[in-house]
Amino acid sequence: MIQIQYIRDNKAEAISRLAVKNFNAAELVEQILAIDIAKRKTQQESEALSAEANGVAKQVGDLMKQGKKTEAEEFKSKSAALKEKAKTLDELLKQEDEKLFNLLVLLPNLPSAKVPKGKTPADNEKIHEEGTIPQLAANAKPHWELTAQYDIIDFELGVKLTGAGFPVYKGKGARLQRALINYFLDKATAVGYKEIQPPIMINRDSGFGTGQLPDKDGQMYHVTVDDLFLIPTAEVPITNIYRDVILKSEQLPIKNCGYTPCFRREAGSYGKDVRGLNRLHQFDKVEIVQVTHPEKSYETLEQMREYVATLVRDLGLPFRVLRLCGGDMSFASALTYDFEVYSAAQQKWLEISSVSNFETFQSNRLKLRFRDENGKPQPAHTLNGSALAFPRIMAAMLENNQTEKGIKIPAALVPYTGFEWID
RNA sequence: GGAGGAAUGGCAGAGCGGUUGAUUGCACCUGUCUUGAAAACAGGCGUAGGUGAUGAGCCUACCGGGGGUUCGAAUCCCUCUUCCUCCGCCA
Repeated sequence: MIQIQYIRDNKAEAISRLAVKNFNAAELVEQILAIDIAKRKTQQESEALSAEANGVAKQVGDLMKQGKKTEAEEFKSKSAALKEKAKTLDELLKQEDEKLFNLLVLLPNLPSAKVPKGKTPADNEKIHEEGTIPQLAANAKPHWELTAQYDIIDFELGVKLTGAGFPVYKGKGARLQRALINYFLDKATAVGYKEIQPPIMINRDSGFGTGQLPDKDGQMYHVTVDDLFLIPTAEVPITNIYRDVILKSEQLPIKNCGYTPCFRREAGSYGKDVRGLNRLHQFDKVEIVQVTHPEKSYETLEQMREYVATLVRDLGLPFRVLRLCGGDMSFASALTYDFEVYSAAQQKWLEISSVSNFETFQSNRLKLRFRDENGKPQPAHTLNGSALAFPRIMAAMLENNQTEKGIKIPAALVPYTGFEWID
Protein backbone atom coordinates (compact mmCIF):
# COMPACT_ATOMS: atom_id res chain seq x y z
CA MET A 1 0.00 0.00 0.00
CA ILE A 2 1.14 3.49 -0.73
CA GLN A 3 1.86 5.65 2.27
CA ILE A 4 -0.60 8.45 2.90
CA GLN A 5 2.26 10.84 3.48
CA TYR A 6 3.46 10.33 -0.08
CA ILE A 7 0.03 11.13 -1.45
CA ARG A 8 -0.26 14.23 0.71
CA ASP A 9 3.06 15.52 -0.56
CA ASN A 10 3.00 14.31 -4.16
CA LYS A 11 -0.58 14.28 -5.30
CA ALA A 12 0.02 15.17 -8.96
CA GLU A 13 2.97 12.82 -9.28
CA ALA A 14 1.02 9.95 -7.78
CA ILE A 15 -1.77 10.40 -10.27
CA SER A 16 0.52 10.64 -13.27
CA ARG A 17 2.60 7.65 -12.27
CA LEU A 18 -0.47 5.51 -11.71
CA ALA A 19 -1.63 6.50 -15.18
CA VAL A 20 1.28 4.42 -16.52
CA LYS A 21 -0.54 1.43 -15.05
CA ASN A 22 -3.68 2.64 -16.82
CA PHE A 23 -5.13 3.40 -13.45
CA ASN A 24 -7.14 6.59 -13.24
CA ALA A 25 -6.45 7.67 -9.70
CA ALA A 26 -7.59 11.30 -9.82
CA GLU A 27 -10.94 10.87 -8.16
CA LEU A 28 -9.76 8.29 -5.65
CA VAL A 29 -6.85 10.49 -4.58
CA GLU A 30 -9.20 13.41 -4.03
CA GLN A 31 -11.42 11.28 -1.84
CA ILE A 32 -8.45 10.00 0.09
CA LEU A 33 -7.09 13.46 0.79
CA ALA A 34 -10.51 14.77 1.83
CA ILE A 35 -11.02 11.96 4.33
CA ASP A 36 -7.47 12.31 5.52
CA ILE A 37 -8.08 15.94 6.41
CA ALA A 38 -11.38 15.18 8.10
CA LYS A 39 -9.83 12.30 10.01
CA ARG A 40 -6.99 14.38 11.35
CA LYS A 41 -9.38 17.08 12.47
CA THR A 42 -11.44 14.52 14.36
CA GLN A 43 -8.31 13.03 15.84
CA GLN A 44 -7.10 16.37 17.11
CA GLU A 45 -10.42 17.15 18.76
CA SER A 46 -10.64 13.71 20.29
CA GLU A 47 -7.12 13.80 21.63
CA ALA A 48 -7.64 17.25 23.13
CA LEU A 49 -10.64 15.88 25.02
CA SER A 50 -8.67 12.86 26.17
CA ALA A 51 -5.88 15.07 27.43
CA GLU A 52 -8.38 17.13 29.41
CA ALA A 53 -10.12 14.07 30.81
CA ASN A 54 -6.81 12.57 31.83
CA GLY A 55 -5.98 15.74 33.72
CA VAL A 56 -9.29 15.72 35.53
CA ALA A 57 -8.98 12.06 36.47
CA LYS A 58 -5.59 12.80 37.94
CA GLN A 59 -7.09 15.58 40.05
CA VAL A 60 -9.72 13.16 41.32
CA GLY A 61 -6.93 10.91 42.48
CA ASP A 62 -5.14 13.75 44.23
CA LEU A 63 -8.30 14.91 45.99
CA MET A 64 -9.14 11.38 47.12
CA LYS A 65 -5.70 11.10 48.65
CA GLN A 66 -6.27 14.33 50.54
CA GLY A 67 -9.65 13.04 51.68
CA LYS A 68 -11.62 15.80 49.93
CA LYS A 69 -14.45 13.53 48.80
CA THR A 70 -17.05 16.14 47.97
CA GLU A 71 -14.73 18.02 45.66
CA ALA A 72 -13.64 14.79 44.08
CA GLU A 73 -17.27 14.00 43.21
CA GLU A 74 -17.47 17.25 41.27
CA PHE A 75 -14.47 16.36 39.19
CA LYS A 76 -15.81 12.87 38.65
CA SER A 77 -18.91 14.13 36.91
CA LYS A 78 -16.84 16.59 34.92
CA SER A 79 -14.63 13.80 33.68
CA ALA A 80 -17.61 11.63 32.86
CA ALA A 81 -19.04 14.38 30.68
CA LEU A 82 -15.75 14.78 28.83
CA LYS A 83 -15.55 11.07 28.28
CA GLU A 84 -19.04 11.01 26.81
CA LYS A 85 -18.04 13.63 24.25
CA ALA A 86 -14.80 11.86 23.41
CA LYS A 87 -16.64 8.60 22.84
CA THR A 88 -18.73 10.09 20.05
CA LEU A 89 -15.63 11.49 18.41
CA ASP A 90 -13.78 8.21 18.71
CA GLU A 91 -16.64 6.47 16.99
CA LEU A 92 -16.36 8.93 14.12
CA LEU A 93 -12.59 8.63 14.05
CA LYS A 94 -12.82 4.89 13.76
CA GLN A 95 -15.18 5.18 10.82
CA GLU A 96 -12.98 7.71 9.06
CA ASP A 97 -9.91 5.60 9.64
CA GLU A 98 -11.58 2.58 8.16
CA LYS A 99 -12.83 4.55 5.19
CA LEU A 100 -9.37 5.94 4.54
CA PHE A 101 -7.81 2.51 4.79
CA ASN A 102 -10.37 0.96 2.47
CA LEU A 103 -9.65 3.60 -0.17
CA LEU A 104 -5.90 3.48 0.31
CA VAL A 105 -5.74 -0.24 -0.39
CA LEU A 106 -7.44 0.32 -3.73
CA LEU A 107 -4.38 2.12 -5.08
CA PRO A 108 -1.94 -0.12 -6.94
CA ASN A 109 1.76 0.30 -6.42
CA LEU A 110 3.49 3.09 -8.31
CA PRO A 111 5.42 1.79 -11.32
CA SER A 112 9.10 2.63 -11.38
CA ALA A 113 10.42 5.10 -13.96
CA LYS A 114 11.62 2.28 -16.24
CA VAL A 115 8.18 0.79 -16.75
CA PRO A 116 7.04 1.17 -20.35
CA LYS A 117 3.57 2.53 -21.03
CA GLY A 118 1.16 0.11 -22.55
CA LYS A 119 -2.00 -1.85 -22.08
CA THR A 120 -1.54 -5.43 -23.20
CA PRO A 121 1.20 -8.06 -23.21
CA ALA A 122 1.97 -6.89 -26.76
CA ASP A 123 3.33 -3.68 -25.23
CA ASN A 124 5.87 -5.45 -23.04
CA GLU A 125 9.44 -4.56 -23.81
CA LYS A 126 11.69 -7.41 -24.89
CA ILE A 127 15.07 -6.76 -23.32
CA HIS A 128 16.81 -10.05 -23.90
CA GLU A 129 16.58 -13.21 -25.98
CA GLU A 130 18.93 -16.16 -26.17
CA GLY A 131 19.21 -19.78 -27.18
CA THR A 132 18.27 -21.40 -30.43
CA ILE A 133 14.81 -22.55 -31.18
CA PRO A 134 15.02 -26.23 -32.10
CA GLN A 135 13.79 -27.40 -35.49
CA LEU A 136 11.55 -30.32 -34.70
CA ALA A 137 10.60 -33.13 -37.01
CA ALA A 138 7.33 -32.79 -38.84
CA ASN A 139 5.72 -35.39 -36.62
CA ALA A 140 6.79 -33.67 -33.37
CA LYS A 141 4.20 -33.87 -30.64
CA PRO A 142 2.92 -31.37 -28.09
CA HIS A 143 3.80 -32.27 -24.54
CA TRP A 144 0.37 -33.60 -23.62
CA GLU A 145 0.79 -36.31 -26.24
CA LEU A 146 4.32 -37.08 -25.10
CA THR A 147 3.29 -37.39 -21.46
CA ALA A 148 0.64 -39.91 -22.48
CA GLN A 149 2.97 -41.80 -24.82
CA TYR A 150 5.59 -42.31 -22.11
CA ASP A 151 3.04 -42.48 -19.28
CA ILE A 152 4.75 -39.88 -17.15
CA ILE A 153 1.94 -37.40 -16.44
CA ASP A 154 -1.69 -38.45 -16.27
CA PHE A 155 -4.21 -35.67 -16.65
CA GLU A 156 -7.28 -37.91 -16.78
CA LEU A 157 -6.32 -39.64 -13.57
CA GLY A 158 -6.03 -36.24 -11.93
CA VAL A 159 -9.55 -35.45 -13.06
CA LYS A 160 -10.71 -38.65 -11.41
CA LEU A 161 -8.97 -37.91 -8.15
CA THR A 162 -9.56 -34.21 -7.94
CA GLY A 163 -10.55 -32.37 -11.08
CA ALA A 164 -9.11 -30.68 -14.15
CA GLY A 165 -5.77 -29.01 -13.59
CA PHE A 166 -4.51 -31.48 -10.98
CA PRO A 167 -2.24 -33.83 -12.94
CA VAL A 168 -0.74 -37.01 -11.55
CA TYR A 169 3.01 -37.44 -12.14
CA LYS A 170 4.07 -41.04 -12.57
CA GLY A 171 7.30 -42.97 -12.81
CA LYS A 172 9.97 -40.93 -14.54
CA GLY A 173 7.59 -37.98 -14.58
CA ALA A 174 7.43 -37.98 -10.81
CA ARG A 175 11.16 -38.52 -10.58
CA LEU A 176 11.81 -35.63 -12.96
CA GLN A 177 9.62 -33.41 -10.83
CA ARG A 178 11.54 -34.39 -7.72
CA ALA A 179 14.80 -33.77 -9.58
CA LEU A 180 13.69 -30.24 -10.41
CA ILE A 181 12.91 -29.52 -6.77
CA ASN A 182 16.38 -30.59 -5.66
CA TYR A 183 18.14 -29.02 -8.60
CA PHE A 184 16.59 -25.58 -8.14
CA LEU A 185 16.97 -25.60 -4.37
CA ASP A 186 20.62 -26.63 -4.63
CA LYS A 187 21.25 -23.86 -7.13
CA ALA A 188 19.56 -21.23 -4.97
CA THR A 189 21.26 -22.23 -1.74
CA ALA A 190 24.60 -22.27 -3.57
CA VAL A 191 24.26 -18.55 -4.28
CA GLY A 192 23.28 -17.69 -0.74
CA TYR A 193 19.54 -18.18 -0.44
CA LYS A 194 18.41 -19.81 2.77
CA GLU A 195 16.06 -22.72 2.26
CA ILE A 196 12.68 -22.37 3.93
CA GLN A 197 9.93 -24.92 4.07
CA PRO A 198 6.83 -22.93 4.96
CA PRO A 199 3.23 -23.94 5.61
CA ILE A 200 1.19 -24.14 2.44
CA MET A 201 -1.89 -22.67 4.06
CA ILE A 202 -1.92 -19.09 5.28
CA ASN A 203 -4.22 -16.91 7.34
CA ARG A 204 -5.87 -13.63 6.39
CA ASP A 205 -3.16 -11.43 7.86
CA SER A 206 -0.58 -13.12 5.67
CA GLY A 207 -2.82 -12.86 2.62
CA PHE A 208 -3.18 -9.16 3.25
CA GLY A 209 0.53 -8.62 3.84
CA THR A 210 1.67 -9.63 0.40
CA GLY A 211 -1.37 -8.23 -1.38
CA GLN A 212 -3.52 -11.26 -2.20
CA LEU A 213 -6.24 -10.04 0.12
CA PRO A 214 -8.65 -8.38 0.15
CA ASP A 215 -9.13 -8.19 -3.61
CA LYS A 216 -7.80 -11.43 -5.00
CA ASP A 217 -9.38 -13.84 -2.55
CA GLY A 218 -11.32 -15.43 -5.43
CA GLN A 219 -8.07 -16.66 -6.93
CA MET A 220 -7.08 -18.64 -3.86
CA TYR A 221 -8.58 -21.85 -2.55
CA HIS A 222 -10.29 -21.04 0.71
CA VAL A 223 -10.57 -23.57 3.52
CA THR A 224 -13.68 -22.02 4.95
CA VAL A 225 -14.07 -24.01 8.18
CA ASP A 226 -10.74 -22.70 9.41
CA ASP A 227 -10.65 -19.54 7.32
CA LEU A 228 -7.28 -20.44 5.80
CA PHE A 229 -6.09 -20.16 2.22
CA LEU A 230 -3.96 -22.48 0.14
CA ILE A 231 -0.94 -20.50 -0.99
CA PRO A 232 -0.84 -19.37 -4.63
CA THR A 233 2.95 -19.00 -4.28
CA ALA A 234 5.62 -19.51 -1.64
CA GLU A 235 6.11 -15.75 -1.74
CA VAL A 236 3.18 -15.38 0.66
CA PRO A 237 4.45 -17.39 3.65
CA ILE A 238 8.12 -16.64 3.02
CA THR A 239 7.64 -12.89 2.85
CA ASN A 240 5.21 -12.87 5.77
CA ILE A 241 7.94 -14.25 7.99
CA TYR A 242 8.93 -10.60 8.31
CA ARG A 243 5.48 -9.21 9.03
CA ASP A 244 5.61 -6.89 12.08
CA VAL A 245 9.36 -7.16 12.24
CA ILE A 246 11.98 -4.44 12.61
CA LEU A 247 15.24 -5.74 11.19
CA LYS A 248 18.71 -4.55 12.05
CA SER A 249 20.35 -3.00 9.01
CA GLU A 250 23.15 -5.56 9.18
CA GLN A 251 20.57 -8.31 8.65
CA LEU A 252 19.94 -6.98 5.14
CA PRO A 253 19.81 -8.29 2.54
CA ILE A 254 17.71 -11.28 3.51
CA LYS A 255 17.77 -14.00 0.90
CA ASN A 256 15.30 -16.85 1.23
CA CYS A 257 14.15 -19.57 -1.10
CA GLY A 258 11.60 -22.29 -0.83
CA TYR A 259 9.92 -25.06 -2.72
CA THR A 260 6.16 -25.43 -2.36
CA PRO A 261 3.22 -26.61 -4.31
CA CYS A 262 1.10 -23.67 -5.42
CA PHE A 263 -2.66 -23.55 -5.75
CA ARG A 264 -4.60 -21.28 -8.04
CA ARG A 265 -8.26 -21.39 -8.84
CA GLU A 266 -7.71 -19.68 -12.21
CA ALA A 267 -11.42 -18.98 -12.35
CA GLY A 268 -12.62 -18.19 -15.82
CA SER A 269 -9.65 -19.40 -17.84
CA TYR A 270 -10.48 -22.17 -20.26
CA GLY A 271 -9.59 -23.07 -23.81
CA LYS A 272 -6.44 -24.01 -25.62
CA ASP A 273 -4.14 -21.89 -23.46
CA VAL A 274 -4.81 -24.20 -20.57
CA ARG A 275 -4.10 -27.43 -22.43
CA GLY A 276 -1.78 -29.91 -20.75
CA LEU A 277 0.71 -28.31 -18.40
CA ASN A 278 0.14 -24.78 -19.60
CA ARG A 279 -2.13 -23.77 -16.76
CA LEU A 280 -2.83 -25.85 -13.69
CA HIS A 281 -4.65 -25.49 -10.39
CA GLN A 282 -1.80 -27.14 -8.53
CA PHE A 283 1.81 -26.87 -9.59
CA ASP A 284 5.27 -26.87 -8.08
CA LYS A 285 7.58 -23.93 -7.87
CA VAL A 286 10.78 -22.82 -6.22
CA GLU A 287 10.60 -19.18 -5.22
CA ILE A 288 13.35 -16.76 -4.26
CA VAL A 289 12.58 -13.84 -1.95
CA GLN A 290 14.75 -10.95 -0.87
CA VAL A 291 14.37 -8.13 1.63
CA THR A 292 16.78 -5.28 0.95
CA HIS A 293 17.79 -1.78 1.85
CA PRO A 294 15.76 0.66 -0.31
CA GLU A 295 18.88 1.88 -2.06
CA LYS A 296 19.88 -1.63 -3.08
CA SER A 297 16.64 -3.07 -4.38
CA TYR A 298 17.07 -2.33 -8.09
CA GLU A 299 20.59 -3.64 -8.10
CA THR A 300 19.20 -6.73 -6.40
CA LEU A 301 16.42 -7.05 -8.96
CA GLU A 302 19.03 -7.21 -11.72
CA GLN A 303 20.98 -9.85 -9.81
CA MET A 304 17.85 -11.92 -9.41
CA ARG A 305 17.10 -11.55 -13.10
CA GLU A 306 20.60 -12.73 -13.98
CA TYR A 307 20.26 -15.64 -11.56
CA VAL A 308 17.01 -16.81 -13.13
CA ALA A 309 18.64 -16.51 -16.57
CA THR A 310 21.38 -18.93 -15.52
CA LEU A 311 18.77 -21.50 -14.49
CA VAL A 312 17.00 -21.44 -17.83
CA ARG A 313 20.28 -21.33 -19.74
CA ASP A 314 21.63 -24.38 -17.90
CA LEU A 315 18.55 -26.33 -18.88
CA GLY A 316 19.29 -25.49 -22.50
CA LEU A 317 15.99 -23.83 -23.16
CA PRO A 318 15.59 -20.86 -25.53
CA PHE A 319 14.19 -17.96 -23.57
CA ARG A 320 13.46 -14.28 -23.63
CA VAL A 321 13.07 -11.65 -20.94
CA LEU A 322 10.38 -9.01 -20.99
CA ARG A 323 10.03 -5.85 -19.00
CA LEU A 324 6.33 -5.68 -18.34
CA CYS A 325 4.40 -2.64 -19.42
CA GLY A 326 2.19 -0.74 -16.98
CA GLY A 327 -0.95 -2.52 -18.11
CA ASP A 328 0.44 -6.02 -17.72
CA MET A 329 2.05 -5.56 -14.31
CA SER A 330 0.61 -6.84 -11.09
CA PHE A 331 -1.13 -4.62 -8.58
CA ALA A 332 1.72 -4.73 -6.09
CA SER A 333 4.74 -4.51 -8.36
CA ALA A 334 6.91 -1.50 -9.17
CA LEU A 335 8.91 -3.29 -11.86
CA THR A 336 8.57 -6.83 -13.21
CA TYR A 337 10.59 -8.98 -15.56
CA ASP A 338 8.91 -12.00 -17.08
CA PHE A 339 10.87 -14.95 -18.39
CA GLU A 340 9.41 -17.00 -21.20
CA VAL A 341 10.71 -20.22 -22.71
CA TYR A 342 9.91 -21.37 -26.19
CA SER A 343 7.89 -24.54 -26.35
CA ALA A 344 8.73 -25.77 -29.79
CA ALA A 345 5.88 -28.13 -30.57
CA GLN A 346 3.20 -25.74 -29.40
CA GLN A 347 5.23 -23.03 -31.09
CA LYS A 348 4.67 -20.53 -28.36
CA TRP A 349 6.36 -18.68 -25.53
CA LEU A 350 5.42 -19.80 -22.05
CA GLU A 351 5.92 -17.70 -18.94
CA ILE A 352 8.09 -19.58 -16.46
CA SER A 353 9.24 -16.85 -14.14
CA SER A 354 8.28 -13.44 -12.96
CA VAL A 355 10.79 -11.37 -11.03
CA SER A 356 9.52 -8.25 -9.28
CA ASN A 357 10.51 -5.40 -7.05
CA PHE A 358 7.68 -4.29 -4.78
CA GLU A 359 9.69 -1.49 -3.20
CA THR A 360 7.78 -0.59 -0.01
CA PHE A 361 4.33 -1.64 -1.20
CA GLN A 362 4.35 -4.96 0.64
CA SER A 363 6.48 -3.61 3.50
CA ASN A 364 3.89 -0.99 4.32
CA ARG A 365 1.23 -3.66 4.54
CA LEU A 366 3.49 -6.06 6.40
CA LYS A 367 4.99 -3.42 8.69
CA LEU A 368 8.34 -4.82 7.62
CA ARG A 369 10.98 -2.29 8.61
CA PHE A 370 14.66 -1.97 9.30
CA ARG A 371 16.60 0.49 11.42
CA ASP A 372 18.43 2.98 9.25
CA GLU A 373 21.74 4.71 9.98
CA ASN A 374 20.01 7.00 12.49
CA GLY A 375 18.31 4.13 14.26
CA LYS A 376 14.91 5.03 12.90
CA PRO A 377 12.62 2.33 11.55
CA GLN A 378 11.74 2.66 7.90
CA PRO A 379 10.17 0.27 5.41
CA ALA A 380 12.51 -2.15 3.65
CA HIS A 381 12.08 -3.22 0.05
CA THR A 382 10.81 -6.67 -0.88
CA LEU A 383 11.47 -8.61 -4.06
CA ASN A 384 10.69 -12.04 -5.31
CA GLY A 385 10.96 -14.26 -8.34
CA SER A 386 10.10 -17.73 -9.54
CA ALA A 387 13.18 -19.86 -9.83
CA LEU A 388 11.41 -21.59 -11.39
CA ALA A 389 7.81 -22.69 -12.00
CA PHE A 390 7.92 -26.33 -13.03
CA PRO A 391 5.06 -27.24 -15.38
CA ARG A 392 5.93 -25.04 -18.30
CA ILE A 393 9.62 -25.81 -17.92
CA MET A 394 8.59 -29.43 -18.10
CA ALA A 395 6.42 -28.75 -21.16
CA ALA A 396 9.21 -26.99 -23.02
CA MET A 397 11.78 -29.60 -22.02
CA LEU A 398 9.60 -32.47 -23.20
CA GLU A 399 8.73 -30.84 -26.47
CA ASN A 400 12.12 -29.36 -27.35
CA ASN A 401 14.11 -32.45 -26.46
CA GLN A 402 11.96 -35.08 -28.14
CA THR A 403 13.77 -37.41 -30.52
CA GLU A 404 13.18 -40.68 -32.29
CA LYS A 405 14.56 -42.60 -29.32
CA GLY A 406 12.80 -40.67 -26.58
CA ILE A 407 13.12 -37.47 -24.61
CA LYS A 408 16.60 -36.38 -23.68
CA ILE A 409 17.12 -35.04 -20.17
CA PRO A 410 19.32 -31.91 -20.00
CA ALA A 411 22.81 -32.80 -18.79
CA ALA A 412 22.50 -30.54 -15.74
CA LEU A 413 19.55 -32.57 -14.48
CA VAL A 414 20.90 -36.06 -15.07
CA PRO A 415 22.66 -36.24 -11.69
CA TYR A 416 19.27 -35.53 -10.14
CA THR A 417 17.08 -37.78 -12.28
CA GLY A 418 19.45 -40.70 -12.45
CA PHE A 419 18.44 -41.30 -16.06
CA GLU A 420 19.27 -39.63 -19.37
CA TRP A 421 16.26 -40.60 -21.37
CA ILE A 422 12.55 -40.87 -21.00
CA ASP A 423 11.70 -43.65 -23.34
C1' G B 1 -11.41 -32.99 22.52
C1' G B 2 -11.57 -32.31 28.45
C1' A B 3 -9.31 -29.85 33.10
C1' G B 4 -6.06 -26.22 35.07
C1' G B 5 -2.05 -22.23 34.60
C1' A B 6 0.17 -18.30 31.87
C1' A B 7 0.90 -14.12 28.11
C1' U B 8 4.51 -7.12 30.42
C1' G B 9 9.80 -3.30 26.43
C1' G B 10 15.75 -7.14 22.53
C1' C B 11 15.91 -10.94 26.66
C1' A B 12 14.97 -12.04 31.90
C1' G B 13 11.59 -10.39 35.36
C1' A B 14 8.59 -6.78 39.07
C1' G B 15 4.02 -4.47 39.31
C1' C B 16 -2.29 -6.84 40.59
C1' G B 17 -7.25 0.11 40.52
C1' G B 18 -4.49 6.46 41.28
C1' U B 19 2.15 11.10 38.32
C1' U B 20 3.37 3.34 35.71
C1' G B 21 5.30 4.05 29.13
C1' A B 22 5.75 1.06 33.10
C1' U B 23 10.88 -1.04 39.19
C1' U B 24 15.19 -3.88 38.45
C1' G B 25 18.98 -6.98 35.97
C1' C B 26 21.27 -8.34 31.34
C1' A B 27 22.17 -6.72 26.41
C1' C B 28 22.95 -2.22 23.56
C1' C B 29 24.61 3.22 22.75
C1' U B 30 27.25 7.80 24.57
C1' G B 31 30.61 10.03 28.02
C1' U B 32 34.46 9.96 32.20
C1' C B 33 38.81 7.08 33.41
C1' U B 34 42.77 4.20 30.28
C1' U B 35 48.30 4.08 25.50
C1' G B 36 44.05 0.77 24.04
C1' A B 37 40.62 -2.63 26.15
C1' A B 38 38.20 -4.55 30.45
C1' A B 39 36.27 -3.02 35.08
C1' A B 40 34.02 1.05 37.61
C1' C B 41 31.05 5.42 37.44
C1' A B 42 27.43 8.93 34.94
C1' G B 43 23.78 9.38 31.26
C1' G B 44 20.84 7.34 27.32
C1' C B 45 18.04 3.26 25.26
C1' G B 46 10.20 1.04 22.52
C1' U B 47 6.41 1.69 18.56
C1' A B 48 2.61 4.30 16.05
C1' G B 49 -0.37 8.66 15.16
C1' G B 50 -1.22 14.06 15.71
C1' U B 51 1.05 18.99 16.08
C1' G B 52 5.50 21.32 14.69
C1' A B 53 10.13 22.40 9.81
C1' U B 54 10.47 14.95 8.04
C1' G B 55 14.33 19.64 14.49
C1' A B 56 13.35 20.36 19.80
C1' G B 57 9.16 20.17 22.48
C1' C B 58 4.07 18.99 23.43
C1' C B 59 -0.37 15.75 23.03
C1' U B 60 -2.74 10.80 22.19
C1' A B 61 -2.60 5.52 21.97
C1' C B 62 -0.20 0.86 22.96
C1' C B 63 1.72 -4.17 29.00
C1' G B 64 -1.01 -11.12 23.38
C1' G B 65 -5.96 -9.36 20.05
C1' G B 66 -10.99 -7.41 20.72
C1' G B 67 -14.82 -5.65 24.02
C1' G B 68 -16.58 -4.05 29.02
C1' U B 69 -16.65 -1.95 34.35
C1' U B 70 -14.57 2.83 36.52
C1' C B 71 -13.61 9.75 37.32
C1' G B 72 -9.12 6.66 36.56
C1' A B 73 -6.87 -0.28 34.42
C1' A B 74 -0.83 -3.46 32.85
C1' U B 75 -3.82 -4.25 37.33
C1' C B 76 -11.11 -6.12 37.78
C1' C B 77 -14.84 -8.69 34.18
C1' C B 78 -16.09 -11.08 29.25
C1' U B 79 -14.25 -13.11 24.76
C1' C B 80 -10.69 -14.79 21.13
C1' U B 81 -5.68 -16.41 20.11
C1' U B 82 -1.16 -18.56 21.54
C1' C B 83 2.01 -21.15 25.00
C1' C B 84 2.79 -24.52 29.35
C1' U B 85 1.06 -28.80 32.66
C1' C B 86 -2.25 -33.09 33.23
C1' C B 87 -5.91 -36.53 30.74
C1' G B 88 -7.86 -38.61 26.12
C1' C B 89 -6.98 -39.54 20.84
C1' C B 90 -3.48 -40.00 16.92
C1' A B 91 0.69 -39.79 12.07
